[in-house]
Amino acid sequence: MVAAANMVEVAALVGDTARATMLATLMGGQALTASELASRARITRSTASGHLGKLVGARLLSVTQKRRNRYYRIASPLVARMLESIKAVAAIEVPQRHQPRSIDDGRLRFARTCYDHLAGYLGVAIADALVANGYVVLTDDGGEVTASGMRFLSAFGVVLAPNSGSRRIFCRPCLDWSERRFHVAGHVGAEIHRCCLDRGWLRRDREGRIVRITPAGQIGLRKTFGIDLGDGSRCGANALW
Amino acid sequence: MVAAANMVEVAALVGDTARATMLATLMGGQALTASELASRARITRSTASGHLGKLVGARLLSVTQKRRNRYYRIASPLVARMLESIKAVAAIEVPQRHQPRSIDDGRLRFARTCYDHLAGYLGVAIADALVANGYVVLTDDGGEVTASGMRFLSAFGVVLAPNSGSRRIFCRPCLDWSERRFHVAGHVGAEIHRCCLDRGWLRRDREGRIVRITPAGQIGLRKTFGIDLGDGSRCGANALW
DNA sequence: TCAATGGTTTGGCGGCGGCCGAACCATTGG
DNA sequence: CCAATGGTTCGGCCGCCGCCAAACCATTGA
Repeated sequence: MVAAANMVEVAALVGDTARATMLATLMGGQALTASELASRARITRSTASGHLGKLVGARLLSVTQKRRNRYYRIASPLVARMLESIKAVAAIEVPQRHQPRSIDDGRLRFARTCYDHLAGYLGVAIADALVANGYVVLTDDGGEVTASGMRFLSAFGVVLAPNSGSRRIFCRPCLDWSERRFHVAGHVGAEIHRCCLDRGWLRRDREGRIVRITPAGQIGLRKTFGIDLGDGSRCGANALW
Repeated sequence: MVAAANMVEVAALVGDTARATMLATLMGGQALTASELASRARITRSTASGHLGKLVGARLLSVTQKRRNRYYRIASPLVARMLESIKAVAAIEVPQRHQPRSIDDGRLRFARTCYDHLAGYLGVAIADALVANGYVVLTDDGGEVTASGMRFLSAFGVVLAPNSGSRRIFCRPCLDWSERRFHVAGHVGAEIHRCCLDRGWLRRDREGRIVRITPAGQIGLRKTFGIDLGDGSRCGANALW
């Protein structure tokens, strides 16, 4: 009762299967309706309504009404980062233990969105390529874009430092729960994701976090980053499940 | 059931008042015995034992036996960062709502440890000073030590880049829950904390996260960082509670 | 105006899990 | 050897909270 006050509330909110499923789904970055979230969590709409009410009340989610529907989304990057970090811890805990591994799980491990940036095998591959070429430097505690990285990213279409002119740091490592290695988050991560979508390299699955790579994307990713995704043997996540 | 698996477990573990209190206490960075943690959480030893067993089982805590006692500590920096991020989210949620504000709460807001670095009014003040002097740059997504910052920190006694030679990024912003602004975490944050202790500028309260500033610290902090803590009016946190 | 759809509220059921006390085990010190 | 201390295990109690169905409200479209 001394220091931890409402921190308990927040964690307890996430510590329920139905609510966590909704939150994880919304980590795709898009807004979904209450009914959609209910079906994802496999609960009735009434139950979902209660959960969503709590999540909004605690400011973990925000709502926008549009015509008949209420669209829920992650309330802020801060919440997204909290969920990332919980997931990162959860992925260590007891390596082997009833891994579900559905069909979607394989796709999820291969390429997904993580709120506003790319994750999974693809996300890590891009990060690796950027590091290997000396465009960015990543460690446990932070990330940095090098001078040559600035040129490279600008050429790619990334809009650098949109808000504050002098601040040059916007590249953050994010521990990928499926690959157990870093991918690029922060402003740079979000921009790379955006550029890939703009170029038609990636396409989102209808709802959820899964991302598909288009034929143009196969070529573009190889030419730009030197990532060869066509070869199934290289992407263990895809081949295994 | 699709994406969120054991993430639920981890969050649920934190989402209990007794366990969260223990975790928050251990965020002081030191190891404590089961009995000590039980009394902090105001529960019996038997209850605490059950909780601690779960936390260790989930790898949130680790134990070391020393003579008669079992010492528990936060298992990894990853766990510490998770707790930080949960706390950061919790501090936003519903600004006004039964704030406890005990006597200790005031000291906690003034100066405390956050796993391995300094937080509270003091932590933010140090971060502000470093930024104002152009020694470090902090944004939402990352931090960087400038060239002049390297010289300054080295002179102060900070050991830079202890492990990997070429990696230069080890400075991370951490959102202070009490001040709602950034303080310095990561390797640099931990080193600054260490140096302050080594110089006798700070002294820890017996157990818990509270840090006291010694007379030498008052002087040193003013001379080195230009932080004037003697003036009560400047440190709202201290004066108020 | 009426039917259909999206969402919330209410009431009641059921189970998980936290809590304690008491007994038990292990280590230490006399 | 025994007493004291730190910690765990066990059994039982209690309450919180998640779940659903059904009723209700609101918006939209015909």
